[in-house]
This record gives sequence, C-alpha cells and structure tokens, in this order.
Amino acid sequence: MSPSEADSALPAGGGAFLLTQLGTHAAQAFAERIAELDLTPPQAGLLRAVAFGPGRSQQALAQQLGTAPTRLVALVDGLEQRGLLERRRNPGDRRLHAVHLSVAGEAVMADIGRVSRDHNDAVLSALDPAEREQLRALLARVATDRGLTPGVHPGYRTLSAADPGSPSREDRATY
Amino acid sequence: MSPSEADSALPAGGGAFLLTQLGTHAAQAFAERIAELDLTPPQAGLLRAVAFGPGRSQQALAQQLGTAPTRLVALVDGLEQRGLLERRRNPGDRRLHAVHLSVAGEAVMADIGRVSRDHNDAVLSALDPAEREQLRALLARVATDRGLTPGVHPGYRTLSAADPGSPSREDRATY
DNA sequence: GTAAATCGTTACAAGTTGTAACAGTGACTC
DNA sequence: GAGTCACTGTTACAACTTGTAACGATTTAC
Repeated sequence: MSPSEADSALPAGGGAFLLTQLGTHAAQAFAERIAELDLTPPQAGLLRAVAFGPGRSQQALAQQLGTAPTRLVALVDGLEQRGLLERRRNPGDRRLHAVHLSVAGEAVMADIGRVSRDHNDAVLSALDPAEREQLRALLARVATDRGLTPGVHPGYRTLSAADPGSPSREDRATY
Repeated sequence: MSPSEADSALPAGGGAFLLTQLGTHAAQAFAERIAELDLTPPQAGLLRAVAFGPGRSQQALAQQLGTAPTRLVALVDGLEQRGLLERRRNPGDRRLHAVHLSVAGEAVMADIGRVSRDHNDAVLSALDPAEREQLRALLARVATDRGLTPGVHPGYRTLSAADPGSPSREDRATY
C-alpha cells in the first residue's frame, strides 16, 4: 500500500485500473438509479441518442451506438409499446422508420437528466466543484485522445477474444 | 458542445458519464491486451488475488471478489489445468483447498504486470506524468469515498433490476 | 421492366451467468 | 464415543442475453 509500490510495481494501482474499477462502479450505480424510472441503461442510451438526433433511421442509430441493428428492433419495440418512442414512415423512402420521441418520451428525458445529475453528484461527492471540473477536463482529454464518441458508451460493441485452443467457458466478461 | 451546456444541462457531459465511458473503454482495451497471454480479465483478476494473498480458500476468494463460489470452480479449473494455479489440501482442515501460484503462475504474473504497465501508458498517453498522478490521486479519493476494494473490480457482482411487469428481454446490460 | 441493393424484421443458435441440490469433512453436544 | 449440524467444494440445471443467418418490403440502377 506504500506510494512507491502503487506507482511503480503494482498493476492494480495505476490510473487505468482505477478507471475501469470506477467506471464499472459508476455504471452499476447509474443502472440502479434509472431502474426507478423502469428503464435500463441501454434504453436510456437509445432515448438520449434519439433526443440528440430525432428522425434518424434505425440503421443510423445502430451504427452510431456501435451495435447490431437486430438489437435495436427489440429495444425500440419496448419503448414504443410504452409510448416513449414513435416509428414514423418516411414518405420519401418508405423502407426506413424515422424514430422520434413522443411527448411522454420528452418528459422521461427530463427525468433522465435529473437522475443523471443526482447520480453525478453522488459519485463525485468526495470532490469539491473545482476538483470535479479538474477531473472532468482530464477525462475529456483522455476520451478525445482515445477516439471515443461523445455521449455514447462503448459497451454496445462485443469484444472479440477468440483464440483457438482456449477453453469453452470463462472466455469473456466485463470484469 | 459549449462548456455551459456540458456543465449544467447535458447528462452525458458530466464526470460520472465520462467515468463509465472511459472505464468501459479501458476494460475492453485491457481485455485485448491480456488476450495475447491467452488470458481473460476474470482469470487475471483471480491470479492477482491469489498472488496478493496466497493459500486462501476458494470461498474466501469468492467473498473478496464478490462473486458466487460456483464461478470460481471453473475459473480455478482452467488455470490449474494450464499449470498456473495449484490446489493444495490443507492438513489442518481437509475441507478447503488452499489456492497457490505455481512457478509458471508467478512468471505469468510478471507478464501481467508488464502488460498492465503498457496498457496504462497507452490509455493515459494524452497526459504527462504530472497530470497522470493528478488524475490518479483524484480517482483514488473517489474510489475510497465510494467504498471500493483496492485491486478488485466490481464487475463480478450482478446488478439486480428486477421489476414486476417489465418485459422479458432488454432487461439488463453493461451499457 | 427487370435485377441488384437496402431497411427492418423474425427465427435460430451459442455462450455466459445465477440458483439449487449433492458428497466430503469438521465441530459441537449429549 | 456416537449423532447432529455447519461448512467447503462440486455438479447439474435453468434462464437470460447477445450474435448470425435467412426472409418480405421497398427503392435504385440498367
């Protein structure tokens, strides 16, 4: 636990490890928060993507989120049945479904924003406002450097770690 | 994209969101790195836990990692067949299996440390050493405040988001 | 006007994870 | 000293989520 160990030798003491540890923790805490709105994190992410760019096709949304179009079908289905999303036929090209937010969907988006702010305050409660801004600036620089799309989680994509000869179980996980 | 928006309104611009975004990204990058050693992140986590406290029982390891003892069985099985871990019968209490690292396991631990250092440098390449230490200190304070166990990922535990009446699919994900 | 391409949908299959029940061993009590 | 209860590790089972492939509907190109 000495600082010299944490800096030089220990693999679990580096900033990258802390990043994954805290990131997973923050994701779990956020999932519990929005569960109060009867929403899951993927649903919230889709709502946010639609709110950011309304009227897009499902394939465009899938490409931005980095997931397969198949997943979007069930996702949009659930939110449409709850009256939060609408599939509108595009008169110009009747193949694609323009996805829009309903009035109820916009209200839920406001709720999501409120929950996100509470979540943000809870996670960063150990830091004062100046330190929070300091952390945010550092993280934003790292995110830009790594080529991350603003506002989109990389959790939609699957990691490919297939090696021949590896055992069938215990292959891949979020860790 | 203006700073005022990111600070006050946008739910995706806060530090907590950046934390989950970067945490997932770092976890994926680490998974790709250790795949070169034919290891998965859970396997690396178990090896690290055993190296940190050798000779513990599987239940003790499961409790520390926050996972079910069932998962540890297959995990230890795979690493034992590869000659990295050893199950030794404790003469004092023949019920429990004392889990130790083999010589090959210690060598792999050295490889993991090397890979982790490279991974750490790659993820934080946008920051100079002083900024990395600054970020590390801020993250460490948040992690302590949130009660996270040093060196252990919270990804082993399952999130419970069960609500009656919710659809069977699209329930829960890492996001 | 016919053929190729695109979008959304559905059905199928694979993999991973959690829950519950089962032998072996030790501790405690009478 | 025998019996009962508690604990460790293991195995088998079931549920869930995710990715791949094939199928109508519609548009564009030749």
